[in-house]
Amino acid sequence: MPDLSHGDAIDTAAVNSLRSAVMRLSRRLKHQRVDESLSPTEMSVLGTLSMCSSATPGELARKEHVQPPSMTRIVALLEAKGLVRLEPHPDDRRQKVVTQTERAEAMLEESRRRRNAWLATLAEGLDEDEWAKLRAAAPVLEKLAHLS
Amino acid sequence: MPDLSHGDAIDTAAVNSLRSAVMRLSRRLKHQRVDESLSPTEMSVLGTLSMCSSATPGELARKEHVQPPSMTRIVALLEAKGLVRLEPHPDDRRQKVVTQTERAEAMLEESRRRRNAWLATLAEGLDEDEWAKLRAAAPVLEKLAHLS
DNA sequence: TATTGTTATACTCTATAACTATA
DNA sequence: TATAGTTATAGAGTATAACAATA
Repeated sequence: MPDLSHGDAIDTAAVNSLRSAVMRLSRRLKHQRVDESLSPTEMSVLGTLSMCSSATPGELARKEHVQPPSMTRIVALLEAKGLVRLEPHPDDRRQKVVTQTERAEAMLEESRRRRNAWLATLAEGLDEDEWAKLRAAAPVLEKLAHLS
Repeated sequence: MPDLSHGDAIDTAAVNSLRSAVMRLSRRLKHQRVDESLSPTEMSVLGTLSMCSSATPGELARKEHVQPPSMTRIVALLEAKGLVRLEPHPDDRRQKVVTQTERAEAMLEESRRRRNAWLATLAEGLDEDEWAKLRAAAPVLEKLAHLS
Protein backbone atom coordinates (compact mmCIF):
# COMPACT_ATOMS: atom_id res chain seq x y z
CA MET A 1 0.00 0.00 0.00
CA PRO A 2 1.26 3.47 -0.81
CA ASP A 3 2.51 5.41 2.15
CA LEU A 4 -0.33 7.75 2.95
CA SER A 5 1.03 8.69 6.34
CA HIS A 6 3.33 11.39 5.02
CA GLY A 7 1.10 13.90 3.37
CA ASP A 8 -2.50 13.45 4.39
CA ALA A 9 -3.31 16.91 3.16
CA ILE A 10 -1.58 16.30 -0.14
CA ASP A 11 -3.22 12.93 -0.69
CA THR A 12 -6.62 14.24 0.24
CA ALA A 13 -6.17 16.93 -2.35
CA ALA A 14 -5.02 14.37 -4.91
CA VAL A 15 -8.01 12.16 -4.23
CA ASN A 16 -10.42 15.04 -4.56
CA SER A 17 -8.70 16.26 -7.65
CA LEU A 18 -8.74 12.80 -9.18
CA ARG A 19 -12.38 12.18 -8.41
CA SER A 20 -13.57 15.54 -9.64
CA ALA A 21 -11.53 15.30 -12.83
CA VAL A 22 -12.69 11.76 -13.56
CA MET A 23 -16.34 12.70 -13.14
CA ARG A 24 -16.04 15.78 -15.31
CA LEU A 25 -14.01 14.09 -18.00
CA SER A 26 -16.44 11.19 -18.15
CA ARG A 27 -19.31 13.61 -18.64
CA ARG A 28 -17.48 15.31 -21.48
CA LEU A 29 -16.37 12.06 -23.06
CA LYS A 30 -20.00 11.06 -23.37
CA HIS A 31 -20.39 13.91 -25.84
CA GLN A 32 -17.39 12.82 -27.87
CA ARG A 33 -18.92 9.62 -29.13
CA VAL A 34 -17.83 8.53 -32.58
CA ASP A 35 -21.10 6.88 -33.32
CA GLU A 36 -23.92 8.82 -31.73
CA SER A 37 -25.79 5.59 -31.22
CA LEU A 38 -23.02 4.05 -29.10
CA SER A 39 -22.97 4.64 -25.36
CA PRO A 40 -19.73 4.84 -23.33
CA THR A 41 -20.30 1.40 -21.86
CA GLU A 42 -21.02 -0.09 -25.27
CA MET A 43 -17.74 1.38 -26.46
CA SER A 44 -15.99 0.01 -23.40
CA VAL A 45 -17.39 -3.47 -24.04
CA LEU A 46 -16.09 -3.38 -27.60
CA GLY A 47 -12.71 -2.31 -26.29
CA THR A 48 -12.69 -5.19 -23.85
CA LEU A 49 -13.69 -7.64 -26.56
CA SER A 50 -10.93 -6.44 -28.84
CA MET A 51 -8.49 -7.42 -26.09
CA CYS A 52 -9.86 -10.77 -24.98
CA SER A 53 -11.49 -11.69 -28.28
CA SER A 54 -14.48 -13.41 -26.70
CA ALA A 55 -16.35 -13.47 -23.41
CA THR A 56 -19.65 -14.47 -21.89
CA PRO A 57 -22.22 -11.81 -20.92
CA GLY A 58 -21.55 -12.57 -17.27
CA GLU A 59 -17.82 -12.04 -17.64
CA LEU A 60 -18.45 -8.76 -19.45
CA ALA A 61 -20.82 -7.59 -16.73
CA ARG A 62 -18.18 -8.25 -14.07
CA LYS A 63 -15.42 -6.58 -16.07
CA GLU A 64 -17.48 -3.49 -16.80
CA HIS A 65 -18.86 -3.33 -13.25
CA VAL A 66 -22.40 -3.46 -14.52
CA GLN A 67 -25.27 -5.71 -13.44
CA PRO A 68 -26.14 -8.75 -15.61
CA PRO A 69 -29.48 -7.37 -16.88
CA SER A 70 -27.72 -4.22 -18.05
CA MET A 71 -25.20 -6.30 -19.96
CA THR A 72 -27.99 -8.30 -21.56
CA ARG A 73 -29.37 -5.06 -22.96
CA ILE A 74 -25.98 -3.75 -24.06
CA VAL A 75 -25.06 -6.96 -25.84
CA ALA A 76 -28.47 -7.05 -27.55
CA LEU A 77 -28.00 -3.47 -28.79
CA LEU A 78 -24.49 -4.25 -30.04
CA GLU A 79 -25.78 -7.33 -31.84
CA ALA A 80 -28.57 -5.32 -33.47
CA LYS A 81 -25.93 -2.91 -34.73
CA GLY A 82 -23.89 -5.74 -36.20
CA LEU A 83 -20.96 -5.12 -33.85
CA VAL A 84 -20.96 -8.42 -31.96
CA ARG A 85 -22.02 -12.00 -32.61
CA LEU A 86 -23.77 -14.19 -30.06
CA GLU A 87 -23.07 -17.90 -30.15
CA PRO A 88 -23.98 -20.77 -27.87
CA HIS A 89 -21.36 -21.79 -25.34
CA PRO A 90 -19.71 -25.08 -26.36
CA ASP A 91 -19.71 -26.63 -22.87
CA ASP A 92 -22.58 -24.97 -21.02
CA ARG A 93 -25.92 -24.44 -22.68
CA ARG A 94 -26.89 -21.77 -20.15
CA GLN A 95 -24.10 -19.47 -21.26
CA LYS A 96 -23.44 -17.56 -24.47
CA VAL A 97 -20.25 -16.45 -26.14
CA VAL A 98 -19.91 -12.87 -27.36
CA THR A 99 -17.40 -12.04 -30.10
CA GLN A 100 -16.84 -8.83 -32.00
CA THR A 101 -17.34 -8.49 -35.74
CA GLU A 102 -14.96 -7.01 -38.31
CA ARG A 103 -17.22 -4.00 -38.41
CA ALA A 104 -16.61 -3.43 -34.71
CA GLU A 105 -12.86 -3.47 -35.23
CA ALA A 106 -13.14 -0.93 -38.03
CA MET A 107 -15.34 1.26 -35.87
CA LEU A 108 -12.90 1.08 -32.97
CA GLU A 109 -10.16 2.16 -35.35
CA GLU A 110 -12.18 5.18 -36.46
CA SER A 111 -13.08 5.87 -32.86
CA ARG A 112 -9.42 5.92 -31.86
CA ARG A 113 -8.64 8.43 -34.57
CA ARG A 114 -11.43 10.74 -33.49
CA ARG A 115 -10.76 10.56 -29.78
CA ASN A 116 -7.11 11.08 -30.43
CA ALA A 117 -7.96 14.22 -32.37
CA TRP A 118 -10.30 15.49 -29.68
CA LEU A 119 -7.88 14.82 -26.87
CA ALA A 120 -5.03 16.32 -28.88
CA THR A 121 -7.06 19.47 -29.39
CA LEU A 122 -7.88 19.58 -25.71
CA ALA A 123 -4.24 18.91 -24.91
CA GLU A 124 -3.18 22.04 -26.72
CA GLY A 125 -3.68 23.67 -23.34
CA LEU A 126 -1.14 21.34 -21.75
CA ASP A 127 2.62 21.58 -21.99
CA GLU A 128 4.87 18.63 -22.80
CA ASP A 129 5.60 17.92 -19.19
CA GLU A 130 1.93 17.77 -18.23
CA TRP A 131 1.16 15.50 -21.16
CA ALA A 132 4.00 13.20 -20.16
CA LYS A 133 2.58 12.95 -16.64
CA LEU A 134 -0.79 12.02 -18.06
CA ARG A 135 0.67 9.39 -20.34
CA ALA A 136 2.60 7.90 -17.46
CA ALA A 137 -0.50 7.75 -15.30
CA ALA A 138 -2.83 6.27 -17.91
CA PRO A 139 -1.89 2.62 -17.33
CA VAL A 140 -2.04 3.16 -13.57
CA LEU A 141 -5.50 4.66 -13.85
CA GLU A 142 -6.55 1.68 -15.89
CA LYS A 143 -5.14 -0.70 -13.32
CA LEU A 144 -6.95 1.22 -10.58
CA ALA A 145 -10.21 1.01 -12.47
CA HIS A 146 -9.85 -2.76 -12.66
CA LEU A 147 -8.89 -3.36 -9.03
CA SER A 148 -11.50 -4.86 -6.79
CA MET B 1 0.60 21.54 -27.96
CA PRO B 2 2.25 18.27 -26.95
CA ASP B 3 4.32 16.67 -29.66
CA LEU B 4 2.12 13.85 -30.91
CA SER B 5 4.19 13.26 -34.02
CA HIS B 6 6.65 10.97 -32.28
CA GLY B 7 4.61 8.10 -31.02
CA ASP B 8 1.23 7.87 -32.63
CA ALA B 9 0.87 4.28 -31.52
CA ILE B 10 1.89 5.12 -27.98
CA ASP B 11 -0.41 8.10 -27.73
CA THR B 12 -3.32 6.23 -29.23
CA ALA B 13 -2.83 3.58 -26.59
CA ALA B 14 -2.61 6.25 -23.88
CA VAL B 15 -5.80 7.92 -25.09
CA ASN B 16 -7.68 4.64 -25.17
CA SER B 17 -6.35 3.67 -21.82
CA LEU B 18 -7.25 7.02 -20.34
CA ARG B 19 -10.75 7.01 -21.76
CA SER B 20 -11.52 3.48 -20.71
CA ALA B 21 -10.15 4.01 -17.21
CA VAL B 22 -12.01 7.26 -16.73
CA MET B 23 -15.31 5.71 -17.77
CA ARG B 24 -14.87 2.68 -15.54
CA LEU B 25 -13.68 4.67 -12.56
CA SER B 26 -16.56 7.11 -12.89
CA ARG B 27 -19.01 4.23 -12.88
CA ARG B 28 -17.46 2.84 -9.72
CA LEU B 29 -17.21 6.23 -8.04
CA LYS B 30 -20.95 6.59 -8.43
CA HIS B 31 -21.32 3.71 -6.00
CA GLN B 32 -18.97 5.30 -3.48
CA ARG B 33 -21.21 8.19 -2.59
CA VAL B 34 -20.92 9.46 0.95
CA ASP B 35 -24.49 10.55 1.09
CA GLU B 36 -26.67 8.20 -0.90
CA SER B 37 -28.93 11.09 -1.73
CA LEU B 38 -26.16 13.08 -3.41
CA SER B 39 -25.35 12.49 -7.06
CA PRO B 40 -21.80 12.85 -8.47
CA THR B 41 -22.68 16.12 -10.16
CA GLU B 42 -24.23 17.50 -6.99
CA MET B 43 -21.01 16.61 -5.18
CA SER B 44 -19.00 18.25 -7.92
CA VAL B 45 -21.05 21.43 -7.67
CA LEU B 46 -20.41 21.58 -3.93
CA GLY B 47 -16.72 21.09 -4.59
CA THR B 48 -16.74 23.92 -7.08
CA LEU B 49 -18.61 26.18 -4.68
CA SER B 50 -16.13 25.47 -1.91
CA MET B 51 -13.44 26.82 -4.23
CA CYS B 52 -15.09 29.89 -5.71
CA SER B 53 -17.44 30.54 -2.75
CA SER B 54 -20.33 31.73 -4.90
CA ALA B 55 -21.57 31.47 -8.48
CA THR B 56 -24.67 31.89 -10.61
CA PRO B 57 -26.53 28.81 -11.91
CA GLY B 58 -25.36 29.66 -15.42
CA GLU B 59 -21.72 29.76 -14.35
CA LEU B 60 -22.12 26.44 -12.57
CA ALA B 61 -23.73 24.86 -15.63
CA ARG B 62 -20.80 25.94 -17.79
CA LYS B 63 -18.22 24.79 -15.25
CA GLU B 64 -19.83 21.38 -14.80
CA HIS B 65 -20.53 20.99 -18.53
CA VAL B 66 -24.20 20.49 -17.92
CA GLN B 67 -27.16 22.22 -19.58
CA PRO B 68 -28.87 25.08 -17.70
CA PRO B 69 -32.11 23.19 -17.02
CA SER B 70 -30.13 20.38 -15.42
CA MET B 71 -28.36 22.88 -13.18
CA THR B 72 -31.67 24.41 -12.19
CA ARG B 73 -32.75 21.00 -10.94
CA ILE B 74 -29.44 20.27 -9.22
CA VAL B 75 -29.40 23.61 -7.40
CA ALA B 76 -33.02 23.13 -6.33
CA LEU B 77 -32.19 19.70 -4.91
CA LEU B 78 -29.15 21.05 -3.07
CA GLU B 79 -31.22 23.87 -1.64
CA ALA B 80 -33.89 21.44 -0.46
CA LYS B 81 -31.16 19.51 1.34
CA GLY B 82 -29.91 22.66 3.04
CA LEU B 83 -26.55 22.52 1.27
CA VAL B 84 -26.75 25.75 -0.71
CA ARG B 85 -28.47 29.11 -0.40
CA LEU B 86 -30.07 30.96 -3.30
CA GLU B 87 -30.00 34.73 -3.22
CA PRO B 88 -30.94 37.39 -5.75
CA HIS B 89 -28.10 38.80 -7.81
CA PRO B 90 -27.23 42.34 -6.66
CA ASP B 91 -26.82 43.83 -10.15
CA ASP B 92 -28.97 41.69 -12.43
CA ARG B 93 -32.44 40.63 -11.39
CA ARG B 94 -32.49 37.79 -13.93
CA GLN B 95 -29.63 36.01 -12.22
CA LYS B 96 -29.27 34.31 -8.86
CA VAL B 97 -26.31 33.77 -6.60
CA VAL B 98 -25.63 30.30 -5.21
CA THR B 99 -23.56 29.92 -2.04
CA GLN B 100 -22.82 26.84 0.03
CA THR B 101 -23.92 26.45 3.64
CA GLU B 102 -21.81 25.39 6.63
CA ARG B 103 -23.53 22.04 6.46
CA ALA B 104 -22.20 21.56 2.94
CA GLU B 105 -18.65 22.23 4.08
CA ALA B 106 -18.99 19.69 6.90
CA MET B 107 -20.38 17.16 4.47
CA LEU B 108 -17.54 17.73 2.03
CA GLU B 109 -15.10 17.13 4.87
CA GLU B 110 -16.75 13.82 5.71
CA SER B 111 -16.88 12.96 2.04
CA ARG B 112 -13.16 13.56 1.66
CA ARG B 113 -12.42 11.22 4.54
CA ARG B 114 -14.54 8.45 3.08
CA ARG B 115 -13.29 8.75 -0.46
CA ASN B 116 -9.76 8.87 0.80
CA ALA B 117 -10.39 5.64 2.65
CA TRP B 118 -11.95 3.95 -0.37
CA LEU B 119 -9.23 5.05 -2.72
CA ALA B 120 -6.55 4.10 -0.22
CA THR B 121 -8.04 0.63 0.01
CA LEU B 122 -8.15 0.37 -3.75
CA ALA B 123 -4.61 1.72 -3.92
CA GLU B 124 -3.35 -1.20 -1.87
CA GLY B 125 -2.99 -2.89 -5.23
CA LEU B 126 -0.64 -0.17 -6.43
CA ASP B 127 3.01 0.21 -5.56
CA GLU B 128 4.56 3.50 -4.41
CA ASP B 129 5.78 4.37 -7.86
CA GLU B 130 2.36 3.89 -9.44
CA TRP B 131 0.72 5.94 -6.73
CA ALA B 132 3.25 8.72 -7.27
CA LYS B 133 2.44 8.77 -10.98
CA LEU B 134 -1.23 9.06 -10.19
CA ARG B 135 -0.65 11.88 -7.74
CA ALA B 136 1.48 13.74 -10.25
CA ALA B 137 -1.20 13.36 -12.93
CA ALA B 138 -4.17 14.38 -10.77
CA PRO B 139 -3.79 18.15 -11.23
CA VAL B 140 -3.18 17.65 -14.94
CA LEU B 141 -6.33 15.56 -15.28
CA GLU B 142 -8.22 18.28 -13.48
CA LYS B 143 -6.81 20.90 -15.79
CA LEU B 144 -7.74 18.77 -18.78
CA ALA B 145 -11.28 18.36 -17.52
CA HIS B 146 -11.62 22.12 -17.30
CA LEU B 147 -10.14 22.96 -20.69
CA SER B 148 -12.52 24.03 -23.39
C1' DT C 1 -33.57 41.61 -29.44
C1' DA C 2 -30.50 38.86 -26.45
C1' DT C 3 -29.82 36.59 -22.15
C1' DT C 4 -30.88 34.14 -17.60
C1' DG C 5 -33.26 30.94 -15.65
C1' DT C 6 -37.43 27.81 -15.41
C1' DT C 7 -41.08 24.40 -16.72
C1' DA C 8 -42.64 20.52 -19.22
C1' DT C 9 -41.42 16.51 -21.35
C1' DA C 10 -38.87 12.60 -23.15
C1' DC C 11 -34.88 9.75 -23.52
C1' DT C 12 -30.87 6.92 -22.04
C1' DC C 13 -28.70 4.12 -18.87
C1' DT C 14 -28.74 1.36 -14.96
C1' DA C 15 -30.68 -1.24 -11.10
C1' DT C 16 -33.75 -4.64 -8.60
C1' DA C 17 -37.00 -8.38 -8.59
C1' DA C 18 -39.02 -12.17 -10.60
C1' DC C 19 -38.67 -15.75 -14.08
C1' DT C 20 -36.69 -19.56 -17.32
C1' DA C 21 -33.45 -22.89 -18.58
C1' DT C 22 -29.57 -25.53 -17.55
C1' DA C 23 -25.97 -27.47 -14.31
C1' DT D 1 -30.22 -26.28 -5.17
C1' DA D 2 -27.23 -23.06 -7.60
C1' DT D 3 -26.01 -20.51 -11.68
C1' DA D 4 -26.42 -17.85 -16.43
C1' DG D 5 -29.12 -15.15 -18.66
C1' DT D 6 -33.58 -12.74 -19.57
C1' DT D 7 -37.91 -10.02 -18.92
C1' DA D 8 -40.49 -6.53 -16.67
C1' DT D 9 -40.38 -2.51 -14.27
C1' DA D 10 -38.79 1.58 -11.89
C1' DG D 11 -35.66 5.27 -10.90
C1' DA D 12 -31.92 8.64 -11.58
C1' DG D 13 -29.86 11.97 -14.41
C1' DT D 14 -29.67 14.60 -18.39
C1' DA D 15 -31.26 16.84 -22.68
C1' DT D 16 -34.26 19.63 -25.82
C1' DA D 17 -38.00 22.80 -26.62
C1' DA D 18 -40.94 26.27 -25.20
C1' DC D 19 -41.65 29.93 -21.95
C1' DA D 20 -41.02 33.99 -18.49
C1' DA D 21 -38.63 37.78 -16.79
C1' DT D 22 -35.11 41.05 -17.27
C1' DA D 23 -31.30 43.44 -19.76
